Amino acid sequence: MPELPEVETVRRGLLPVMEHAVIARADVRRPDLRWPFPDHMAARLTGQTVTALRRRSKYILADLSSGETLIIHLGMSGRMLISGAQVGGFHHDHPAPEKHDHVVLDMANGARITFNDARRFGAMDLTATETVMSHKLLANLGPEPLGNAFHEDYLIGRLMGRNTPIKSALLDQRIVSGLGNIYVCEALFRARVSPKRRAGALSESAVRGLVPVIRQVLSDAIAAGGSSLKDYRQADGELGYFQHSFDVYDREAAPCRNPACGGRIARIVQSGRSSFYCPQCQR
DNA sequence: ATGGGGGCCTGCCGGC
DNA sequence: TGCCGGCAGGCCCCCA
Repeated sequence: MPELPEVETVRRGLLPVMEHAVIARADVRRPDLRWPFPDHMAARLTGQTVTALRRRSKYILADLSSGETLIIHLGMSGRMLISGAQVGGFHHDHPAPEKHDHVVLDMANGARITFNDARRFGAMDLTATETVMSHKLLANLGPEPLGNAFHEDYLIGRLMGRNTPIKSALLDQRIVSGLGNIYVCEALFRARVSPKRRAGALSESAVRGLVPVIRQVLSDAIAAGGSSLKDYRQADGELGYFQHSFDVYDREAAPCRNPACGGRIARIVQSGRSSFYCPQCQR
């Protein structure tokens, strides 16, 4: 499910068919995802030019010529599919709508963008571009982990005095926005920090070590997504789902990838979520 | 303020 | 083959 790197990869995949393109027709096939769609969403999208396609945390933001921004969240199972565009030298026709195809955007350039979301934890809303960052869904997000505002002293300050496990703290989108369960597990493994450690009890140097590791984990995943993008688009037009290889995530009982270790990956549950880690390496 | 838990949905997988 | 419980990478909301 999409965390920051997957959302960024979806955004990059949408750019060639969506940015600076005109929405000729919007088909809203059900009244809601996680929440009701905004009033008259189809009409407010129809005829608009997408002037920019941005990302904030796990949200994709499509700025429209009307002065509104379409906020898109993929939730757990949201996917974007592109059809009907010149993709990788092949022309794809529009497939028949499938189950859970909830919103279909037909672009004037011939591309069709389909939002499919089985679990419907995703969301869409429309709001004024000028105040989009104050939108309820975006207002309380912490800094982008790949941006300048996320740095060692910032994280030290935010973790200070916190009794919650570091795993939970890094999942807290108000502290840093864009990480999900997978990349928190991966970052803690690379930093050799146990997910059970209390956030406020980490040494300053441990927190300092976390920052570049988080950046690297996300950068690596974005790079992997980018390299798989071309193949996926050629295959079936689906964006955002790639098989990354993880060091710890979903590797319970498998050998630790640290060659000097010899331990096995463990799974524990923290606030209802699985944490995967190496009890030997991560302290 | 902080930390923890419930709930939203559907699909899939493993066990019987 | 079918049924059932458990689980899933997110996030809001409520409670103590």
